[in-house]
Amino acid sequence: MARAKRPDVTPDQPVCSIERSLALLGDRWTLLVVREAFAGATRFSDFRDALGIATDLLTQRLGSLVDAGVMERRTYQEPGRRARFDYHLTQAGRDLRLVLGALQQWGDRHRPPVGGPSALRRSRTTLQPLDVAFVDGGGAAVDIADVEFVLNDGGRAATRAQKCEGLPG
Amino acid sequence: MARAKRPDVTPDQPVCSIERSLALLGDRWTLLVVREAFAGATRFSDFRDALGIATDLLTQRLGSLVDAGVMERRTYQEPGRRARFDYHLTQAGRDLRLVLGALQQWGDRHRPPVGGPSALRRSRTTLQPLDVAFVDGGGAAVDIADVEFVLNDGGRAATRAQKCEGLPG
DNA sequence: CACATGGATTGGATTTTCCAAGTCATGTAG
DNA sequence: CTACATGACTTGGAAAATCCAATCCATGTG
Repeated sequence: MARAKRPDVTPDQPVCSIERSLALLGDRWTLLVVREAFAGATRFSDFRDALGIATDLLTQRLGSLVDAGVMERRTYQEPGRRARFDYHLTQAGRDLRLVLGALQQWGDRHRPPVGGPSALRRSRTTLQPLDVAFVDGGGAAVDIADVEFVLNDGGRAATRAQKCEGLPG
Repeated sequence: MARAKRPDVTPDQPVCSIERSLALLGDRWTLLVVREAFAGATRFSDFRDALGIATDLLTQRLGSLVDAGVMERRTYQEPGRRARFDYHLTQAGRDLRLVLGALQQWGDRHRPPVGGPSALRRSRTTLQPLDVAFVDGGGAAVDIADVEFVLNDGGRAATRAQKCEGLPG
């Protein structure tokens, strides 16, 4: 009865989507790099200066984000300068807004800063403040306590996949 | 012009809610421990066996989750057994469903598994499949491209807080 | 009293992160 | 043409986190 392997060493992809996401995003820096990209950072030095991340790690993190299709590396050239690279979010990267939004909302509610939420999410067009929530097919929010996670494959999945299931809380 | 401090060593709390959340959740194991809790794990051995995590780390992660108010440690006693502890999600922990849901949805869409999504989110009462989305005050979903992050304090915040802002993508 | 059990704790090897210094190709200045 | 500046990395070694196996510890039962 061998124990389950740890997520980052599993030879084949983990079955659980949460694990696959965390294999890329679940460390101290990667989501902060993405956040900086949302805030407008594109160049190596933008990320380095904003985050204070070690440059070897930044090279590695940007590389893994590019490999994963979350960012893309483009060549740019300012007049009188040699060609350089900068980094831009792809659609996959832009979709991480939801993950960052969920983390931000959770932090605001459950790890409150000294002076109330320092930032909020809002609609560009209506300027209404926005929350992150579960929504049904019609785009209407549902109560979080009414949400459950279930398997999608009629029970075919290996025991490992069961780990995505259930919500007794 | 000193560099910004790195998040986990910053003496006072980071201004950004995303950073505060990641300071607790942004490692390889913590969110997987929370996922197991959603899947019904309560005892030390449940988490250890499901995740294959080293026991010293599990002790530490459960402890930091309890300290942060995400889980609570309860005493239980089976008949003819001595008293033991188990771990249950608090409301703060249950609210992490949104973060896990966002990660799962992103993984399903952008790091697709071999055979389609292995799990989905649905309503307990209507059984409709659910998405994670941004919603306005009336509980209606808004297009993710229409979302921007803004400061909430009239520009009073330190430069560091600017890092939560902006959404050029 | 010997032993089993769940829940940790400990010691040491391995891996990751941190930090400062160095490299490398291309620019401009003299 | 040589000297130097610049941005974007590499590299080397120290510090910290992680992994793993073995051990501990209190309280059950036989």
